[in-house]
Amino acid sequence: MLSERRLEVLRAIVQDYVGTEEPVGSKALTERHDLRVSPATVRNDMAALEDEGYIAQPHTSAGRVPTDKGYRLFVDKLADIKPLSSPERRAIQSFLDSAVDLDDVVGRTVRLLAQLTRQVAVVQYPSLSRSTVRHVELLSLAPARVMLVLITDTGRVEQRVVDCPAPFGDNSLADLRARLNAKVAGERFTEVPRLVQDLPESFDADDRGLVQTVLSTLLETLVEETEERLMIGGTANLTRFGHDFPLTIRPVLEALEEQVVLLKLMGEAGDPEMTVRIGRENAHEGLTSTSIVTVGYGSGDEAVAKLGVVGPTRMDYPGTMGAVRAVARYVGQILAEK
Amino acid sequence: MLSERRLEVLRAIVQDYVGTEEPVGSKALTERHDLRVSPATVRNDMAALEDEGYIAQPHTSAGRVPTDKGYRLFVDKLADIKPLSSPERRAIQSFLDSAVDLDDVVGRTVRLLAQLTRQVAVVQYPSLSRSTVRHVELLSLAPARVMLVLITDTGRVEQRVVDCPAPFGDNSLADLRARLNAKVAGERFTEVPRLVQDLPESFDADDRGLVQTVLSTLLETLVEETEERLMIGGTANLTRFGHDFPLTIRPVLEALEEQVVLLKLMGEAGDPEMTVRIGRENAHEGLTSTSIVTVGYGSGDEAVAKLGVVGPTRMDYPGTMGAVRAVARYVGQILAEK
DNA sequence: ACTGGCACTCGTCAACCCTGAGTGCCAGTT
DNA sequence: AACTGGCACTCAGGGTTGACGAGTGCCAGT
Repeated sequence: MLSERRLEVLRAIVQDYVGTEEPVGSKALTERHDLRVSPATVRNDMAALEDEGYIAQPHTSAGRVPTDKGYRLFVDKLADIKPLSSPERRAIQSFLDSAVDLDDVVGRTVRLLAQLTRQVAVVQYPSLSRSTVRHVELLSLAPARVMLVLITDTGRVEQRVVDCPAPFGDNSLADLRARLNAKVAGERFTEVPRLVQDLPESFDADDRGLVQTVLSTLLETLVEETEERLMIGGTANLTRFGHDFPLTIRPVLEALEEQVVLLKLMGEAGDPEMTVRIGRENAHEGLTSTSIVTVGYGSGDEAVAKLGVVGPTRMDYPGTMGAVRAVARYVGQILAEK
Repeated sequence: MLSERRLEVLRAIVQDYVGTEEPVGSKALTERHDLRVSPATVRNDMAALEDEGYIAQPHTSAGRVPTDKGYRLFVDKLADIKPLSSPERRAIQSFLDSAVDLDDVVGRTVRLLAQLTRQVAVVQYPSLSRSTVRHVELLSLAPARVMLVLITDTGRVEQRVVDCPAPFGDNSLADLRARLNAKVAGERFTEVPRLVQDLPESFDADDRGLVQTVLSTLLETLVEETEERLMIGGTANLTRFGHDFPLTIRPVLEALEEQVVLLKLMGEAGDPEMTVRIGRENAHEGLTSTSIVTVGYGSGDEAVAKLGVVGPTRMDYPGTMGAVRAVARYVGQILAEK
């Protein structure tokens, strides 16, 4: 087990390295932190920390740099989440308050997060998988053409054009609309297939075609929309990554464009409270030198989606975590109000 | 006026420089192109081209590099748009054909363009300013709450929640919906304000509040939606920009996130056919070393929006222009089918 | 258990030189 | 008049060298 002081040394190394971006040596450490021991002692501690795999030397005769394992320990045991200052909190609130619709909320959130953390921000659209149907609208566009509009309780709207096998009357459509809504309004997505199962049978044979087609499109839409989308911002902050970046930045940009990858990573982050994935903990090629901080957010008590930031493993974890948590809370509030 | 051969020399310089990314000298030119004159002659021509401002030397004793003015001449007079190969065309078509909705079309287009040109692709969502209202739907969410859904002929759907000053009956709402649609369905956005002007007067005093609120929200939505959105992809290609890029890439990423800027630039490109803006012709700080190729696309004959790519001034203009034009055509087709 | 001292390792930086590509100019040729 | 070959000159880039200094591990001493 590591002694109290060695942990202190590790914390100091992480803090210094995050600040300066340069390997930190024993002498500099004792000067900048009140460790009450000499550089030589620190060197011994560092050797021990290196043996345990918490820090490493880029090359002989250079200072030490934290490893993924070192950051992990730092995040788990040594760091406190740093709350935002109250001016910052006020700014967040007023910025988010002036959003007009869901897209705007997400857009503002992403910009806000990017600005606060000076990193790449990722915000998942409120998930539909746990959400409920507010209303299904059917509009007749042409004799055999219907537009299906699905409205969810999170304020999202999706539409599909449905081509029917045969023309239908306006009455049939109104009838279907009424009965369909009676069944599914207020219900969860996952319940819908079961609820509409026997709906076709209750219609005249003439209208079965219409009903079938509309229903299958509805179910399709529900499935598709359960695959969430996300919004990304602050990619310009990638340029602060390091000096070597041609090689670093490219795979990250690629990974960010592969929304599937990001969604998977965000989905994997189990804990709805707050998760930090460091370096190689991210099971993706291009992101092995980045850390991802995510947290769930939701309109009520229940988390409906996640948001977070992607940055270099060498990031200010306490500050980033504080910003992410604060933003998630305010977004939750905003969504609950709408 | 420049002689025929000097233009030929300029063309050769542009082609070589685009290929090698290195300043091109007189000797290399005569070796790689069939100019039928000696390097010394080419040197004289180069000196003349330099005097006219078409090429420049990065430093003494280096080869020549085209200037913005040089590229301009190249694009205007010396280059032909290079058509895509037919396998490429087939690939485009089949990739776009499998899109399910408008978002998907735009998303696929952006990925396609980025891949074809190996540059950053920008696609503007079909503009609403020239489009027409297909249908306005009003849904009662709560006694004094309405959801307004606007559906356009380009397949786009926008919604707003409207809080009314007083509760209203379902009949009033249905009545409003019917009368509103009778007025505006099929009409252009720009016509709507005029058309609904006298609508409130034709309602009972009880319902005026409802009507007023709904109408003002509708008009607001129309205005907001006329400000178009866009989608960006292929930012990872920025890393192929040059060797010096920390400084080059950052402002470009920033500019790309400022959608307002991009929309303005795309809007300025007057010619709906195809426009190329080279280097400093782009009136924006961060984009002075990029060129932007845009073209309008539309579902019918009429251009509804633009798409294009952003790349280094040193880009393969004929190829890029070919790809942009081809993609625009196919997207137009797809949109017309829907 | 900590500290001071010492020898050793390397990466960084600046100075330096050399090479080769490219130029401009000029006199000679067609 | 237009082109060419030759020549002297310039200069960026790459490789080498050597001093410097930050950092290390080890060990004997407190």
